[in-house]
Amino acid sequence: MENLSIKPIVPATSLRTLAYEALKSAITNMDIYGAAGDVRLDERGLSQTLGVSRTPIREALTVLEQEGFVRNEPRRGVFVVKKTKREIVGMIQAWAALESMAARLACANAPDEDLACLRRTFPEFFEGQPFDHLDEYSEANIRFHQKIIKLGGCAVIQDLCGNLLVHVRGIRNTALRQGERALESIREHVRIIEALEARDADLAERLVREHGLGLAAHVERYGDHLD
Amino acid sequence: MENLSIKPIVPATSLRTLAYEALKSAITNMDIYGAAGDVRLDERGLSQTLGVSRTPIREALTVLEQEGFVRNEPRRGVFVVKKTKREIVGMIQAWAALESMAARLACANAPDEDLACLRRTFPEFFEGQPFDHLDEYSEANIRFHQKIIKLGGCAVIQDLCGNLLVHVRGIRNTALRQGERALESIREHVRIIEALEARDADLAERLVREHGLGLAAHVERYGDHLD
DNA sequence: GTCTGGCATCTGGTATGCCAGAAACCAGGG
DNA sequence: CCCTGGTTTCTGGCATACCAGATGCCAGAC
Repeated sequence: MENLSIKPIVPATSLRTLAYEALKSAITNMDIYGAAGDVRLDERGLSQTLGVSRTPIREALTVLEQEGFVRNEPRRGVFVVKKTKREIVGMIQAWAALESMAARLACANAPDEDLACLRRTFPEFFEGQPFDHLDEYSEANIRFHQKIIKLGGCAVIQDLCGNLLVHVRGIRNTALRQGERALESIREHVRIIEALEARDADLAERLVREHGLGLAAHVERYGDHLD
Repeated sequence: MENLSIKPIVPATSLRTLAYEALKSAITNMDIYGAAGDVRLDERGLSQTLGVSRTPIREALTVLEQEGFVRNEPRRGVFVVKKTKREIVGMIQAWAALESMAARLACANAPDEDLACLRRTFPEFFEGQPFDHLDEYSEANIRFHQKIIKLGGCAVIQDLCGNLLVHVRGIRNTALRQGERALESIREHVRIIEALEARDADLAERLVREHGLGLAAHVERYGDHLD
């Protein structure tokens, strides 16, 4: 009986979840700022396209509205939210706050081996010249920040940052391509890793915060295309 | 025509919103930890009690699930979430992160008059002996923190903290009643106000963070009744 | 040509019905 | 008495029908 290796069967993801994922990926992948007017999502149209009834669509849209991806005008329709520069900056600031706290908590609580493996996990940061494959680096960049947040060990912070990340992901990538930010960014990452390894909570927190706020300031200066 | 003073009419709050508010207040006001087993919310029962159909109830429950107040087990029912000590501590840590960032931003951006009015808005903090009316003080306490968050001027941080606050409100009140926390708390508030007035961003941030993390540590030590 | 008011139509909000999965219950065998 | 299998009942997931508000169009007045 023991070696039958029965695993719990999948609860067959609900249509609502499927609709949510489909819509979310559609929204995050589209170029919101390319379209001139507002982008409206038609419930009946979506229901027909996805082949399900309006009910799960509506529930998915409710969640997306909660998360700030769409806005619902009663009797008018639901529209994809175009985030303003100010909102993006605010998200990055909130993110900086949470990630710097995660860095502090990591210094206090993360096990030694987890801190030690940072350096091994991101060898790119110590090799210089990532410009030949900026896309890869951009991915490593995001993984790095998620790793720090995870090391903090606080599930609430991880959740909140997860939501913020989806909103800001695109921005972060484009910001990297402007000026010398990529090089600066890497240097800052290295210093953050060193601070974590030394378990210097104050320093790690400060570096992470300044790194995040630097991005916020950058968007504040050069992000006028968002409005 | 100009002096008719026509104001936009109210869009007659949707049933979904009404159901949401009813359920949320019911959940936050109930004593979750008194009940032994899980508390289940029956869709049909709620629908009959509130006098609306199941649809708005379901949509309200979806939002509440997003916000972490209820948990939905497919085909089983939706249950009121009992937060563990660990989760509460995590929320307070996240809150501390966000509020300390708000304090920093307030030092940088808030207008002088807003910072100056802090001292006037919370005279209780400068008078000592608030123990005769601990409930009032507890309210002032919460208003104080919300004020700081508002002074930060970051809408994202305000939103996130708003959600966290509802979850933690009860805890904060009971924590005040344990030991000498109220007196300490007031002293810390005064120092925070002074730092803000001096626009000392580093100090204000640190004080707010330590104030919040102090509460987290307190719950960590004495919050075993939550599990 | 422009403006206005009514009408056709579309869209989201709500109510309801049906179905499958889950729990509770019950009867029969050991 | 316990265990087991089936059956009943209940619950939530989904589909659909209907209603009211919003929009757009068009005819008629000027």
